[in-house]
Amino acid sequence: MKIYNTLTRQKEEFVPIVPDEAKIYACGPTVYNFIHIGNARPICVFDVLRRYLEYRGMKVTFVQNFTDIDDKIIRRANEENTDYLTVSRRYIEEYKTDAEGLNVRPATVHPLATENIDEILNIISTLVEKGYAYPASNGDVYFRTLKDKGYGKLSHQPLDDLKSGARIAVGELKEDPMDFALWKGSKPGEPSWISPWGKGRPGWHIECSAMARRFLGITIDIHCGGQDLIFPHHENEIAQSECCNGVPFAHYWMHNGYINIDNKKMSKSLGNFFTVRDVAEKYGYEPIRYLMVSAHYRTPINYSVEVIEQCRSSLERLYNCRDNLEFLMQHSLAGEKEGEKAIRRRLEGYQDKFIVSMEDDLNTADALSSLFDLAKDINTSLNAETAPSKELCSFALNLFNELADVLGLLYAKKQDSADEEIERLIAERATARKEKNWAEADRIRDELKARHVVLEDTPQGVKWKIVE
RNA sequence: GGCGUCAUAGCCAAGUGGUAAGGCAAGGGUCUGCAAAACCCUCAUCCCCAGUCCGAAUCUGGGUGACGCCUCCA
Repeated sequence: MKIYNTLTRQKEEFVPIVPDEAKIYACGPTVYNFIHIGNARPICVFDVLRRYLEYRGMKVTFVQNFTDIDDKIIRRANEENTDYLTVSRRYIEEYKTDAEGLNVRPATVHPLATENIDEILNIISTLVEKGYAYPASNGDVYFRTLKDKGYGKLSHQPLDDLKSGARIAVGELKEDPMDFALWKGSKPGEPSWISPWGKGRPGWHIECSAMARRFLGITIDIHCGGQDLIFPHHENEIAQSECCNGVPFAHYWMHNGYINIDNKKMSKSLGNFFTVRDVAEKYGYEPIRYLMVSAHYRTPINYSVEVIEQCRSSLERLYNCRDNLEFLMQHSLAGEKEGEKAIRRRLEGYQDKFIVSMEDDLNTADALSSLFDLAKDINTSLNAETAPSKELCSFALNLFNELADVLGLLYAKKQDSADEEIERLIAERATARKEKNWAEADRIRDELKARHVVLEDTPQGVKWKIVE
């Protein structure tokens, strides 16, 4: 598989450290609020990465942290007159609700910054010993950026330009403006932990270095996150980890593009963001997931109501295909027929094409088109007229589900049975139809529709489904 | 200022040298008692200009426009 590596700015063949195993670290959310749809993108996209690698037979260890101590969490807690723990634990739960709604599988490990203070302190200590970090008199410990010769290699920024943007904030005691905090000395009223440099709390960047090392080792295969994390967060992670461990931190760096609103970056500071929860309540979760895989992960996506509605309509086509196929299979006969082998081979061709797309830096948009091509072929060659065997139906259904599952789509629970009232109405309508009492039949159909039950008359009988 | 991204039909979106995938929407048709679903048909020459090439949406140069990072942010 080829992966675009931010480090080298080109697509590279993915070669894992251990054959058939992938160690992946993804920067998770800071849990001080509901996640917005911008947050949903890396979550969905890198879930697809994981699913695809596993689909190809790799053993994937996927670590995604929760930043559960940070300025914004503390501020939020103060606003609500509560503590950071209450805030962070609440939004971790809300995150899980949204992640499940988006069909994102839980990571192998979801470590918390506050539960890895020891590892954080270990790394800081090593950095101080090696001269890459220094404690200041205010209790802060800073990373000595100028000592790291590789600094800037991920963001590809000339050091001089980084310097010009760097600032020393009020209260900081840095040797150089580019230095950044590994440890923040305790301030009154803030949560703190004991360290060799006095009470304090970890800086933002160090936690990822610590959790990556603890759960994945000193060198990992893939590190991923949003493009806006390239600098300073990921640049700083590299500096910390590599200066501490003396080996490359991550072989591949993957960064997803933004979700824009009206062609503007959606951000907390601009306040133009939609939470996943808000969108899901109106349109459901799955159109959001569809939106994320409908474009290549590195291109920007412009969110709008029109687009999310289109996503929903597109999903309907896929669901219809599967529903029709399942219905057909229930009414099919066992015994593979002449010529069905050729159909199998043709259907497998879509799978091949799907894989080729995914191999090319996770081209989900192109892969998705193969799924639609497969749907079209199934609709055309497996239907009431062609009366395929149960075996062929089953084969096609499995293939279809398999590919959809790599993208994490088509996960809505199916309504398995209608209640008695609905069954009765359907039977009554059948009688009316037999008597050619169309007015009555249509009346019942309308009544059911009002109850969100949509009927289809097929050669094998009445098919129904529940709609929103 | 430094670094970088993008510009393909009404909308979304693939395609990185060989003559424009896929989806949504729209129009016409088949099927249906009528529907629904499905199927068939119709629907772009790829922001502009110049260049390289037998051949360019794809490469080069120059424009125009939109956006991002350099500061908390997926």
